Amino acid sequence: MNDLDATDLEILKLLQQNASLTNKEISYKLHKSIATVHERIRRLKDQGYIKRVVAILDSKKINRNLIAFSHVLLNDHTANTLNGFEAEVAKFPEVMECFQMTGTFDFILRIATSDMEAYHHFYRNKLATLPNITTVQSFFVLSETKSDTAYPL
Amino acid sequence: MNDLDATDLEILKLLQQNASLTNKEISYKLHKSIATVHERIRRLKDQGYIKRVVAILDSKKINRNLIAFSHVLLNDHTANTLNGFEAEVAKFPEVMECFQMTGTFDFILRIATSDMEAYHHFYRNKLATLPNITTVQSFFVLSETKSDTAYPL
DNA sequence: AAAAAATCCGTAAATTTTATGGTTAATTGT
DNA sequence: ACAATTAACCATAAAATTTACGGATTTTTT
Repeated sequence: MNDLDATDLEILKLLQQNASLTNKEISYKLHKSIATVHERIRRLKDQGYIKRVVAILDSKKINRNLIAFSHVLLNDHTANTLNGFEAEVAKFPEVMECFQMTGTFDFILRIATSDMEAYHHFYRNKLATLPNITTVQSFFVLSETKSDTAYPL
Repeated sequence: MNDLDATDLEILKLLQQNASLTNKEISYKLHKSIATVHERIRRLKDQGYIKRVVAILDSKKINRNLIAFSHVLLNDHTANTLNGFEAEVAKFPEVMECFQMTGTFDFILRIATSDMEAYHHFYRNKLATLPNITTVQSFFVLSETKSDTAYPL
């Protein structure tokens, strides 16, 4: 699992923060040649360390101001119920993330909508129509103190 | 706020999923010229719609297997206490996200560590040493059903 | 309807990515 | 210890992409 050396880790740290860096810029920071950096990054992608490269948007500028975390409890925990819920909820574009959890509820959803009205519509007309839901408890983001996609390395 | 036309939205949708697409590839999908696509993307970055471009890593491959969501309640809600907590918690690399929330607790943290032992160490030696914390309740991710950084557009 | 602004595109220059071959350093087997 | 093999690194050149520029077309404004 860990055949990453210090150079690989530095590259991953940099690309987690800014994947628009050129190989030239990285090579300068790491005191390696462009060719070496290029080969390292190719390997990190091939071996699956880098899953993908994405653009992160400003949620306020695109009018997705309301972020909710919802805790979902299901009626039962048969494979059918769990799989059915996961499959259906993943189809909703408002649901950015879905995690099955330990503890007193079953799933955490991260839901992005434009405002409370849109959230309400999503909740009543989409989420609450799914079968086997016992309760949904939602918490809303007031402000974003830290928002990082980078894992500590 | 919304001076985005259909072409801009299509570009943002594509780049949210895969920012490694070349202008050429995008121009083909959108039936526009390379120059047009390039100019659009430059504007979307300049105007702040695209905050940044990042590499998303495979958390399992880099041994950050344990993701926790922690609900934090503080002793009081004076500006000093809130600002102090936010400033300190943001310094921990284990804390990938921190949101101030509505409802019965104050903050949600997303915490990434290698395993339960590392989480425990973070909790006892870092998080719990911060002043003004009343309670921390943590929930752990069993499995990741959907994990998307893309906002619906 | 004319003027102004915005959108779009082709082309060329600058830069970056990618491929190649060879050198040096590290690892392995005996 | 030492030859053989492998891995890491790098310079260079070719291919591809990004970026800058000028002009044409369309849309909007007055």
